[in-house]
Amino acid sequence: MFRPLSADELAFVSSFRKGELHAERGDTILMEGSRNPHLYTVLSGWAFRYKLLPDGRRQVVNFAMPGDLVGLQGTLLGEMQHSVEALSAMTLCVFERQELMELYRAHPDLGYDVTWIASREECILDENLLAVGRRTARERLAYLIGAIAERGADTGVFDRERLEIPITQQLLADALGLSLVHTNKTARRLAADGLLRWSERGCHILDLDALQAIAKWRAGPNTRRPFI
Amino acid sequence: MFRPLSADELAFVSSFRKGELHAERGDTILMEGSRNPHLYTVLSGWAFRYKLLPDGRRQVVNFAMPGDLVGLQGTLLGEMQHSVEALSAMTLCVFERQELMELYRAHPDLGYDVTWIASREECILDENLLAVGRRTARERLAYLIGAIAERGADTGVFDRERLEIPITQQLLADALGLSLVHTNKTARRLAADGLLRWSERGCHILDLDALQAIAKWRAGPNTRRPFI
DNA sequence: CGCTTACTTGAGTCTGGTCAAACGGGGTGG
DNA sequence: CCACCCCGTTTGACCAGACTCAAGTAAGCG
Repeated sequence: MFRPLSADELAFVSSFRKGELHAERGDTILMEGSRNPHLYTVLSGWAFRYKLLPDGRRQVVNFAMPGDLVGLQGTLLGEMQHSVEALSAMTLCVFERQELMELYRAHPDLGYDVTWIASREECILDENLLAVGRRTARERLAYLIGAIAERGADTGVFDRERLEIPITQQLLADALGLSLVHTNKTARRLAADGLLRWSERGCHILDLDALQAIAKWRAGPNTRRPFI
Repeated sequence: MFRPLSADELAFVSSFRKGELHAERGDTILMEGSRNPHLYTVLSGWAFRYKLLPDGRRQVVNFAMPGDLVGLQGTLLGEMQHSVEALSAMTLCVFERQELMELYRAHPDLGYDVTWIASREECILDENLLAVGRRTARERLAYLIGAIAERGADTGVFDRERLEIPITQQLLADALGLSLVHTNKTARRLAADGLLRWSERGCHILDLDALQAIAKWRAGPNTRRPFI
């Protein structure tokens, strides 16, 4: 699914990487307001990106899965404008901020790929904004669960055959701009309709197509994507 | 305010550009689902980016002002996932899609700048998502008007001394995930509090600081930005 | 002068929020 | 081994912010 790298590119990326970071569920990888000198690529596991209001209201802005870059904004714009927290055990590939420019110079194609990844993130954010701004609670939940499942299955975080998503309802609520209570009631209703089930480990999807139909959302074409 | 280009870069960008596009208020510059072979930089005027649900619900996702790229997603991902419409008379600089890769190869620094711009857009989207998901109607309106004013003043679209923003309440509503009626009532209340005034041409800001305080939002540091 | 576009306002409704309490499983320390 | 606690889920009652419907105003324009 990922674009294959040339030997040359591979060698450069290898020299570029500064090590691996392992994180556990709940670990904060990046903190809003900090100036972390690193940039990461997710290798395995997943995380969520969020912002806080001074009084504690939280908005989950997106999720990060294998192939996604974490901390690019901080690298380019200075200070982090959001935080990132692991949702599972995960491994990340660590790069140095300063060397990003080096990558652009040495391998323009890889630079292009970085932009590609940023652009895709932007596209997902647009979609999230549409959901939070204009969909009903039921549609939102169907959308988010459907979209997470799709991305997770593509990147190998979840098993496509047996879609089980370990996530709390609080997190779904914060990603959808809903209250926990209302999220629960809505989720319960989707379960009653036979579209999903809640187990101890999270949400088990029974009918992905029906969810996406409710959300009026289709996954984009699954084109080959770059990986750095 | 923009990063100065070297003579070399300037020459390349000049050869890269394919002409200028002039648009009038209301013109559609890009259409969701289309495959436009062009990429644009806004030179003057402003526009908005939006997405539609099949039943017509509309979400304005962001605004585009001088220095912003329009159509980058389409260039990298294929088909446009959103539409763009002019909010004023505007001029755009036209580039060919295919040549973007050429730019990366010939001038890595400019490639880096493209990523920088995409990253900033992402940052604004995060902020919008936070607003739509977690702020009250009053906070949202204060945020959006404050943020538009800030960006508009920075890029010379509006006069910083006499902040007058020609925008309809319907558009504000669609950007904030609110109904037109509720937006109007909220706007009216802000006006009653002496923070702004509605004239025939749009919204006239009287107290930008107070608006930003209500929104619990501060404009980021106004760093030098790239321009392509 | 009629048409259109945008803004206003009021009345009534409803989706989704808040508050409060209880449940259930897993871990842990006595 | 059990009591307790913590975390996440669940439910009910009540409230309110925001939506819909409807109608009216005001300005700009052909």
